[in-house]
Amino acid sequence: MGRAPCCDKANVKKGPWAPEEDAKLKAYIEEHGTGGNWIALPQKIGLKRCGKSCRLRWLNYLRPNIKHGGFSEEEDHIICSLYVSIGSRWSIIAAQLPGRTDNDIKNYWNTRLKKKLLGKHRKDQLSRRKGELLLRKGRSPSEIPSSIVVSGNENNNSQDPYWPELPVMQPVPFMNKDPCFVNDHTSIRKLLVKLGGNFSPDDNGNQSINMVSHLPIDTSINLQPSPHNDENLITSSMPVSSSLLVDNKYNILSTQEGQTGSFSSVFEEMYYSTNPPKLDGLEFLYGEVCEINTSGSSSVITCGDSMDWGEMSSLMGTTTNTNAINSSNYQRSLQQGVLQQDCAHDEDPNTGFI
DNA sequence: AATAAGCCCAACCGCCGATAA
DNA sequence: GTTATCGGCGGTTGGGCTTAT
Repeated sequence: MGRAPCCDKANVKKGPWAPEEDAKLKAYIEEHGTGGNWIALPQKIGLKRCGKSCRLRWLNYLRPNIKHGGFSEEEDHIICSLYVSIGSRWSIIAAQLPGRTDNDIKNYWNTRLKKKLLGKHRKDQLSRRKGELLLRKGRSPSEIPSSIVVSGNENNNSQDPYWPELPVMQPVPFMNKDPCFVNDHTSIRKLLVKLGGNFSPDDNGNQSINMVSHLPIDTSINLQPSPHNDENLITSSMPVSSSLLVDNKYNILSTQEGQTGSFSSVFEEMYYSTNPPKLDGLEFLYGEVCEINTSGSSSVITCGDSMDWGEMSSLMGTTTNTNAINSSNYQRSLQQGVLQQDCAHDEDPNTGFI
């Protein structure tokens, strides 16, 4: 049996909200709260709207202290950092940015941040590869146009001073098809080294990742497994108590002596030496197949399409793990950890909102 | 000035897990 | 144990706005 609709689709208004509708909804919620029932709310107010639509409108637009647009550099930084570590968990990311909604962040990422990084990356990468290939073809550096940047020693990346110490971060578990680092601790390590992390073997000889970031947020996440989910959670290789990658001791605005460069350049740079996860639209990170044909006096560079996640996974040797974590459950627990904490600190007991 | 193309973002859609009946 | 309902989430869409031609 299909799920019943939450409202009578024929009798609900869709599309942009009128100022009167906003006023009604806002006034009611501010006075009475949601009553814990979004579906019944529009009827109480006399709005011909779906309850879900009311909820969305309130959460994304009407509730107090919402910020729109004007993302700062540090917010960019936080978004990218979290995206790298947890993927498109917009609600979790939004929870770390007061006044921002998941929808806003999602839109910002999809329309601006991603393109910002993508555009710059493509330009630089093309130059970089062209220069490298010219060198491989036996050209001397002096023959290569100065506009072409040839990357330096990629191994010389042990500590990027822009990224200070990083919080204790447990290895991201294997997650089949999940846009996180998949069963590839080398990738994780490379990335986190780029980010300025360091590694130390634990008692079992496994490498744990000590990663302290400078995010100005408090997310000492306790990943205690839900009693409903623990059979699906990692029990052996994945300690359940962990902080994510953030620590409120560190302020994103703080810079250490000698730190240079913008975040975006660092963020980009870290991909050059990392086997990346699928980063929704950042497939370029997998690299492009470029070839230079030097026939006669002209050189032609052709670039193939980026690899997709499946291709990348196979190349990375990703295999099905019998102890595979149910990624959904793991991430949900992660999310719950964040939200529980947030709620404990900030939730309005009447509305349930921060 | 007119049109096309691209961008941005509010809102919708459908799925999922939790929970009440 | 099953089904219905709800809240919440991420992905997608469509229309208005801006920029380029």
